[in-house]
Amino acid sequence: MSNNQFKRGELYSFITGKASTAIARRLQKKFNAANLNLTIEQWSVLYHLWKQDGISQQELGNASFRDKPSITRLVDNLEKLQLVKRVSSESDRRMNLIYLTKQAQKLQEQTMELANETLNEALEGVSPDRIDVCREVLQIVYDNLK
Amino acid sequence: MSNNQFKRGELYSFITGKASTAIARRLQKKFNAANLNLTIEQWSVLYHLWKQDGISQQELGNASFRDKPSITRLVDNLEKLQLVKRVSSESDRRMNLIYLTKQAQKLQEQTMELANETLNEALEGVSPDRIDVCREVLQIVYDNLK
DNA sequence: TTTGGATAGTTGTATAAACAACTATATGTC
DNA sequence: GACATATAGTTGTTTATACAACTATCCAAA
Repeated sequence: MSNNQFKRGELYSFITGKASTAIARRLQKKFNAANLNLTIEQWSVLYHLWKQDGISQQELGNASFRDKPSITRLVDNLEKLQLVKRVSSESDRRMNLIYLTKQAQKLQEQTMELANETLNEALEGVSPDRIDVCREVLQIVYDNLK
Repeated sequence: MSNNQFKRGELYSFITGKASTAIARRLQKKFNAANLNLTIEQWSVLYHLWKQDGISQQELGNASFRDKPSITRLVDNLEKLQLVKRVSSESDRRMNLIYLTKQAQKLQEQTMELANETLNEALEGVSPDRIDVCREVLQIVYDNLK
């Protein structure tokens, strides 16, 4: 593949992730407007816990593509907000299992609705098959680099 | 557009920008391996100055999709690294015009090469027409939300 | 059973982004 | 010219990420 394949503007957009940044900002604004007092990063941790509650910080890090210190601090802040609880694992005392509080369980429906709303706004005017191509390309990019 | 259009995994990937994050991390590692002592964010500012030198912080912010405080601090750090210089505009004393140093001019070729290399690795196995579709979709997303 | 390596998590430090509040300068209107 | 308003940039605070160094626990091999 030749280096001449990319024009400058494309290169910059790909690397800085203009589109995904714009999506995240729009969703954050919706959270703020709804007085949710929740960052997108915190939401992305809850997102994985909604799929599977009581997983370790390590597993949360793998799922959300973050290193251990990032998870430590995100869980710190989520605990302060009383959205999760650290529970030391009985089978392996090195591990903390992270559990959602009732308050966090209540957030799922509302925030997922806002996330879907944001994606609908983002992808307005794009045909489903073009969305599919884009999604597949981004998945390949991720697989190529991880 | 229905809310059922997005399965959960897709939704999360779109919003968190897994692919562009992976690209940025890979490029950062290349910078580190080359002992460049430069962050991707700093590079993205230089990127715009290589296109047009001597623009204001405000213009840099518009170009790189950042707010004024972010640019203030990025320019602070780039000045410390002796890669740019703030020059107060004579026609409007509110403005700082940002100029590349000779040292920063020298970085252009090497870093753009590494950026192209990164994109080639990222997009390996993706046909040019699928890359085009993806790029167009991301542009539409950005335009829809900005 | 001891020891050495692997794994889970925390802490320190630097860089960066978002938001609000602030200073300084410019500009248009009376 | 004086004043209101807009614009350019800075500073403070909180949250998040990257990387290195650290502690605690587990486990396997001698």
